[in-house]
Amino acid sequence: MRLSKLFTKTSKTTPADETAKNAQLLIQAGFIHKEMAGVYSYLPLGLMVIENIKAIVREEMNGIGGQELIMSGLQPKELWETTGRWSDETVDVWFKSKLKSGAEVGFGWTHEEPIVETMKQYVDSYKDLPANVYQFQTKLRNELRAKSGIMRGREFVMKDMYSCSTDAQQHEAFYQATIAAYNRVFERVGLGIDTYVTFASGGAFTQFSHEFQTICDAGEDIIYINREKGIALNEEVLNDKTLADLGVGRDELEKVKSAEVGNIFNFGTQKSEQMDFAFTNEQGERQYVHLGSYGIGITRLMGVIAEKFADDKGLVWPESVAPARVYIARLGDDETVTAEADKLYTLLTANGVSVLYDDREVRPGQKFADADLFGIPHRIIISEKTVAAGTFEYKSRVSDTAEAITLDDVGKMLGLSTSQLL
RNA sequence: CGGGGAUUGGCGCAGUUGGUAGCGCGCGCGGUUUGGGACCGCGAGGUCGAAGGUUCAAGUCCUUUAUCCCCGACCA
Repeated sequence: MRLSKLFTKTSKTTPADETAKNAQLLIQAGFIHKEMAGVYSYLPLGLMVIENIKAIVREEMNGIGGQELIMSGLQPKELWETTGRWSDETVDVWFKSKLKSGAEVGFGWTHEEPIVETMKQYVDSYKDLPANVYQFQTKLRNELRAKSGIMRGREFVMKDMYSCSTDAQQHEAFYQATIAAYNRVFERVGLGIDTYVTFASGGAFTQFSHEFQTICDAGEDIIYINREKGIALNEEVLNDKTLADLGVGRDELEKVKSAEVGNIFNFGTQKSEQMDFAFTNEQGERQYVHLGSYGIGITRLMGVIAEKFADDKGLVWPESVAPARVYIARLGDDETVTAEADKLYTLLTANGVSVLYDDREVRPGQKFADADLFGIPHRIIISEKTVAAGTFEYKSRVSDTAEAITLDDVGKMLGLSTSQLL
């Protein structure tokens, strides 16, 4: 993308009505736009990050047999009454409205009931199971208080997956596969080392549920971790019995602030029974489906990544989710320089490398400052000096020093073959 | 929902004891510049979140209200 064509602009100042680092930087860099408290729009650069995260999650979900769909945003009242969750006393985050006819509808804050209703129509036999579906959906929750920028909003993008299994064993296999897939997701977005599968209270069916917690000062959770053993537990299950079960002593645990980036649980057959979601087994008997629910907060994940890696100059994106892998800045408007910069931009783009090309008629200092603020991993400068030397000037976002490199070096760095550079 | 703070051009801010608004950035035009957010000149842009009140006079005082931020509570 050519920056001269991008409608968003960066700002020299951070917005006064945000204190969360993620929101300050994302707004300053033009990645997001605040509509109201807890509600943000995603502008081109921000959307690219979202889409990159989604692509990784999608790959991993497909890899364990997830099938993607998109559920509706509007949900009928009657559906939620079958499980007793329409009431505002039971669920206090509902946004509700009415159709012209007077029928009441809710805006989806989760899709558990609707997905069961949908799956009921297609699952009749044990031969139809397991069936695992997921979606990327904007959830609407009327939170009493939004906070922490995009980390806790009233409107946010979530990947939610639901598993339908014949029995506890089939369910458990998928549950474990999901834990592994989630670990790969967090590894790939750069948070692997600081993200822990965390034991949390499990409800009626299992001793524990599992949260995926990323160590983050801006998070709103407190967890207890043991880095060596890779064990983490939520405050709510921190008791002698749990500690004994997990084989870890209380004095071996470190208390840290964290952000919940994922959460998975086992519903057993409770919801299936409430909603009469059943199949016929091999013996011709009717049985209730075992359900599981698995979420990853996509926009929260983006916020956590922004928070964790940012430095005093701005955002710092891991290459896997950055809006572009390479930032090319041309200095000055010399014809040869422009031609060389255009050439590199075209070459990289043609080979599938995402590039933010700063072809604006602004001074060098502004280009450097914006490159840092945007947080693009690789910065390549093309100027009269570099053209004369037949090299490019390269600097990593996380490095303080620049170096002269050749086109071959650029190719190697980006994983391009020699033939691709011709 | 309880407590605290805030609201003044697009953004960030200043406005002393009430006397009818100012700075920086940004923006437009002209010129000089061009390797870490350049400089000079000219110019456009607000009636001070909203409503009501006190006063000869309100951005400054009073009341109500809306919105935003923070702490807490809440978060299947």
